[in-house]
Amino acid sequence: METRELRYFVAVAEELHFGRAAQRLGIAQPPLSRAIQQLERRLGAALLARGSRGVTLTEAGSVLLREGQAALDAIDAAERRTRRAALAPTGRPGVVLVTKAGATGELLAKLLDAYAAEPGAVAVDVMLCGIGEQERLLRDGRADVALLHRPFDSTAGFDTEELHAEGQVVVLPAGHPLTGRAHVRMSDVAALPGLPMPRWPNLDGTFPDGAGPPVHNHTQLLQLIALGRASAILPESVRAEPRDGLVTVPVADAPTVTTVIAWPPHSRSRAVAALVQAATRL
Amino acid sequence: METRELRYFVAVAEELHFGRAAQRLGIAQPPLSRAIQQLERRLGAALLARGSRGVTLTEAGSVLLREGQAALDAIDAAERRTRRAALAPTGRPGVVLVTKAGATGELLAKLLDAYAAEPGAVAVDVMLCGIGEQERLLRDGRADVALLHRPFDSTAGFDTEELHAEGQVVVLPAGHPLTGRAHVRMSDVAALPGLPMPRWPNLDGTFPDGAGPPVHNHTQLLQLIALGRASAILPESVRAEPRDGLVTVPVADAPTVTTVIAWPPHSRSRAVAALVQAATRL
DNA sequence: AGCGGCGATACCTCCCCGGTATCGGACCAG
DNA sequence: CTGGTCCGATACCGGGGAGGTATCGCCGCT
Repeated sequence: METRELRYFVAVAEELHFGRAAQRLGIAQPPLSRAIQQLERRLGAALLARGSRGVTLTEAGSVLLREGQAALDAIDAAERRTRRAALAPTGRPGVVLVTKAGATGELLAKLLDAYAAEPGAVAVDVMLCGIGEQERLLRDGRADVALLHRPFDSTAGFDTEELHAEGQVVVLPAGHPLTGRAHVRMSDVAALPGLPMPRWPNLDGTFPDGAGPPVHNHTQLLQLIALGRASAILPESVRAEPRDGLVTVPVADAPTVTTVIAWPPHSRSRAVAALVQAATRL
Repeated sequence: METRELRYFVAVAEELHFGRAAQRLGIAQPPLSRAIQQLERRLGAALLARGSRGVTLTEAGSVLLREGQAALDAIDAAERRTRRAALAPTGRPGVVLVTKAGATGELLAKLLDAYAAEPGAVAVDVMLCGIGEQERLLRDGRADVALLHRPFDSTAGFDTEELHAEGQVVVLPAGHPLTGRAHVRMSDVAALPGLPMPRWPNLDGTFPDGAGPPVHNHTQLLQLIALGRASAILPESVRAEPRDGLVTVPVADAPTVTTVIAWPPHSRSRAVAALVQAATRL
């Protein structure tokens, strides 16, 4: 199976429409139709059911969509990492580390310092990205190693090492009645009147339904809370950056947030290994 | 990057010889040389250093070899799993479960029974394979789920669920001086005079250096021990099949062997999920 | 110098990929 | 029922690229 065929199939399977898929791929529709037919013939499997009401996936088609996306990510990763390895002038390519913007400030700084102090350390590019993007970046080779936060991020398919565990706190506007309590429970803060939990965007940029205000990043969120328009449950490390107008109260029974360092399991990069080792020694 | 180019490169990188690689690929040497050059041009990276003393990998080449092998496995997996999904007459494809021959008899039987009793259970093909092959079968799609034994098998890159933990015993010929001891330590059995540990074949069929007799499977090993030619440290479940001429003694400080069920992290197969659930309920 | 091993180059052929034009069936409006 | 529209399939053509054979160029060895 050729990469080209796989890309074509995935495009059609995602669009469920030959014309739009062809447009997205930058080719005409007839060669796309032919390529898919040929793929189906070679696999001996019907992948798409062409009905009068458009195209649907068969059982085999769903399997190929899922597995094919993973395979295409692996190929992209191979290409990207090779390119990066090649353009390193020293012969020792740098490492791309990705983490959520604003989430891991202090830990990240300590990690970078500790690693930089090691003999043979190479350049570390730090990439900050939105929520849920890290896994994709690690999978398709745009990053080599990531700081993830369980249970929010899925670590499926990566090797990981735990770095730090912390409880969660509820962040409230100053003066809220719950202020001053030593701790609260999830049930106390699940639905505070007038202070809904914010909604974060999905990966495709849309927002889930709900009452809370849509937010894109930490700063927006904290500002909304200070204005008395929202509340949020966040890892207790938010206390490291105190802010006027905000109060935090520990939530006793909120799930523990674990910061882990994650990397692709087949990675044999010396730099990634050294970075992980430095991280575990923190 | 096309699958064909990647396969060509991996062949050359493994053989470190254009002529042999071409032979293995079933093509002539010149088109292979050209394909590799073209790949290097497109990636903008020197992958191979052509010296007068043959071919060696550059830094970028090693990266592409490793990442490329993973990507090719992912593509093979996509193809195999799609084929299997298609040829299922019911529209509900069967599952291929792989485990080491002879290692997990009773647990496997219970698992298959428990799963078969569930509503909506599909056919489970059981594949038995040699040591260390399971990971590859799971990775390239010839199997969908595996029973692995930590710490012998690596579970890197798979989702896992622990099923069973057990200690290890040393297996000795009947009448050996250590027989009758309630337990022994690793240092007691590390090098028993006249009873060397056996050597298992590597993945390529060669044997590591050492004193012990080469063995290919459990039966051979137990027979050699009964003959007084070897000893071995094995999970305590070997006691489930008692055998004349053999005695087992627990090894107090041997690493615990954990049986886990493992599957590819992106699997969304209902059947695999149900199988895992049945396994955790055992 | 001669030879052998090995990768690169030159040149040819044919297949396959992509393009345009067109067809054929399903659904819809009237 | 008929014309129109939407959409995937088919027909046909041209060019690029994949693979083959023959040969070269370089290096190391005897």
